[in-house]
Amino acid sequence: MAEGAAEEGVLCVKVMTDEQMEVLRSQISAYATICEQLVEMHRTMTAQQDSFSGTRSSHPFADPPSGGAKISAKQRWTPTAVQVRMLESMFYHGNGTPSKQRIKEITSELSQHGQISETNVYNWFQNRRARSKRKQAFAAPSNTESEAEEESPSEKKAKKEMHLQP
Amino acid sequence: MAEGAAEEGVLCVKVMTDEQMEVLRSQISAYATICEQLVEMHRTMTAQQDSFSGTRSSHPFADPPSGGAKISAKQRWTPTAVQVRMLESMFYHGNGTPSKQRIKEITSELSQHGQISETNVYNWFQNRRARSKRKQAFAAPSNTESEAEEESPSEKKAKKEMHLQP
DNA sequence: AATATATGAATGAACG
DNA sequence: CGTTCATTCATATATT
Repeated sequence: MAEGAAEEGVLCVKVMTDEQMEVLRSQISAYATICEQLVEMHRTMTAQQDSFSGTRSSHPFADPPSGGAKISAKQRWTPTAVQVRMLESMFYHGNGTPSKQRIKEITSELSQHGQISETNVYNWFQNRRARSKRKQAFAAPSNTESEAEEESPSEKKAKKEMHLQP
Repeated sequence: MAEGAAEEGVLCVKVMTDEQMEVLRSQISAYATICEQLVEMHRTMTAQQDSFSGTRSSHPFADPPSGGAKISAKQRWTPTAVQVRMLESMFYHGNGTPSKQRIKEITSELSQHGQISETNVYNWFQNRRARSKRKQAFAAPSNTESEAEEESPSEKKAKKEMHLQP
């Protein structure tokens, strides 16, 4: 059994300057934008032929067949990439908990990009908030509390891996 | 992008843990990979003459071993044998759900034997419990004398009904 | 190498 | 709201 992380003490903390941080952030943001544009382009080009129901990492985007009598075993709502991005954005600027009315609006808007219900939106925000907080608790138990920010303005999580077939 | 870098005075450095570094790296790596795949896919689709016979499994720009920054790194924590042993022991002790404080303690203790984070510990317990329950559910529907070596410190509720929502 | 299994991690939904 | 459960995904490891 070869175990990794045999180097203890050698690599511990890494220090980054604000500038370096900004560079990294910019890179991520740039990639995110590029990805989204590419996806949009792809969707436009493949208009109706690519009828593929994406599930999770296999195919993060692609609008689900609306009204389709899909009796698949998909028991759990899975947001599309676009939906996630919109939700993240709203969360970031969002003033705390979305009101009931706000949830309706969001749901309505996100319906344009896939099946979604108000409950889904509500749960999503609840989870997002809770996990954000928990992460904070884990990540920064002993830091200077001068940092009030919790999330990066740009994408937080990148859905990794994507399998495609031309 | 624009974030309030309040004081540009003496300390403009931010310290990141290895974990945070890894998250950033993963994000960039993931986006880079997605971009590559999207570009590749687009190229394949737009190129009308698809007279290629080679497998496209390997991308020409996967990652240069040298010179180019190998962004990928260890992506998954793997506990050492000692850590597993200790975790198992703690799990058996009936602490069904370690509190946040407890998790910190455990993490602190286990760091003596290898790299570990609080998130790792939290996930480990979550997974351990879920797995135990799953095993038992299948193994002992009508058998009271379960010989399972792993147990649930406290008997939990038997079964739950899942709700589907449209 | 290819496949199978084990398991760390992510997350939608439910519970108190 | 905070915590927990259940399911799924991705990868490390084992097996052939």
